[in-house]
Amino acid sequence: MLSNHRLTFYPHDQERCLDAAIINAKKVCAQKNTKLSTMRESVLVLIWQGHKPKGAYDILDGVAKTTGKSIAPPTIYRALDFLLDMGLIHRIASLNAYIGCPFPSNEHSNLFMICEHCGSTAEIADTGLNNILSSICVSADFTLKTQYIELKGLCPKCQSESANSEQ
Amino acid sequence: MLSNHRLTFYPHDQERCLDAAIINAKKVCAQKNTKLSTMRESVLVLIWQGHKPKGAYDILDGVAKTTGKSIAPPTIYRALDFLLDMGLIHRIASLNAYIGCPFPSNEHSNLFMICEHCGSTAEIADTGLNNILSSICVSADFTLKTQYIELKGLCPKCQSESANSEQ
DNA sequence: TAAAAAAATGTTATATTATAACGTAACAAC
DNA sequence: GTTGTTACGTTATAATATAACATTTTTTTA
Repeated sequence: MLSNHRLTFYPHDQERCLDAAIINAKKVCAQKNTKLSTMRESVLVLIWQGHKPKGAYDILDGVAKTTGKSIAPPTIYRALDFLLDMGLIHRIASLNAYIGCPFPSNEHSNLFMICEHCGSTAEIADTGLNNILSSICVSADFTLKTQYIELKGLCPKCQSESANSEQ
Repeated sequence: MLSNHRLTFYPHDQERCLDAAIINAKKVCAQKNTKLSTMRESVLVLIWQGHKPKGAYDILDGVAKTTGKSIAPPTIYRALDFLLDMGLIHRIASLNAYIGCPFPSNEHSNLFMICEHCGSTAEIADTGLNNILSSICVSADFTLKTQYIELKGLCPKCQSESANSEQ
C-alpha cells in the first residue's frame, strides 16, 4: 500500500516535499519529452505549498502575487491541464480543487482521504482495493478506464481536537 | 452486492423505474415526516427519466418546459438539496450532475459506474468494498464520514459498439 | 376560523469554476 | 532567417452554484 498519509497528517518539513516534487516533475517531463516551463513550475510550486487541495482561482491569485504579473484564468487552467496530463497533480472533483501527486509515474488508484475540518488530503494506492473494484466491474461487464475515490472525514489531528472540544 | 446495473445498462421499461422511484420517495418522505411537494416531485421525475445523471440546468429547463413556468436556479437547487437530504438522489461530483438513488433508505457505498460514451450510470453497494475502505481508513487513523466513488469506463453496450467500429 | 408561525417557493443579483476563440511571443528545426 | 510548433496573453463568456430578501402556501394553535 503506497500512501503519503503520514507526511500529510503529521508535522514535517514541507520544504522537502516541495523540492522533491519539483525534482520529480522535471524527471517526469524529461522522460515524456515535455517541458516544465516557468509558469507550469510556478503552478506546481503553489499546489505543493501544504498538503491541501487548492482551487484554480487560489492558484491564480498565488501565482499573480509571487510573479507580480496579472494572470488570466486560461493561463492557469492550461498549466493545470498539462500537470494533470503528466500525472503530476490530481483533480479532486468533490472540491473543484487540485493537489500534487506524491507518487507520479506509478500506476495507482486515485484514492484520497480528505479531512473535512482542516482540508489536509492524503493519497493512497492500494492493490487490494483495485482488485475488488476490478472484480466489481468485471461482474457488471463494465470496462473500467479511470476512477475517482474521495473519502471525507477527519484526520488524526482534527479527530483529537474535536474529541477535546466535546468534553 | 446491491446493484442496478442490469436495469441501467440493458433495455427495460423506464416508466416502471420512474413510478417505483416516486412511490418510494413518498414512502421515504412519510417516514421522515417531510413532504414531496409538487416542485420536488417534478425535479425527481425529471431526474428519473433515463438512467443518466442530469445537470441542474438541464433539470431546470425540463421542469420549466413541463410546467410552463419560468423557474430560477435557486428553486431547482433547493429541490435538489431536499432530495439529497432524503437520500433520494446522489450528486456525481465528477460530472456536476444528479442521479436517482435506486435503493434509498439502505446504507450503501455510493459507488457509481459511469459510461463515458453514453452516460448511463449504475450504482453499486458492496460490503466487501466498504470493508476494505474501512480498513484503509483505520490504518491511517482517518475517521471516515462519507465517500464518493466514481468509476468511468464503458458499459456493455458501448463496449460492443466500439469493438465493432474498430474493425 | 383568524392570527401566528413555519415551510416552501419566487426573485434578483452575484459568486465561483471553467472554457472558447483568437492573438502574440518564444524557441527549435530546417 | 523563415517556418512550424509550443506556450502564453487577452477578451469574452459559458456553466454551475449560492446569498439575500420577498412572497406565498401550509400548518399550528389560540
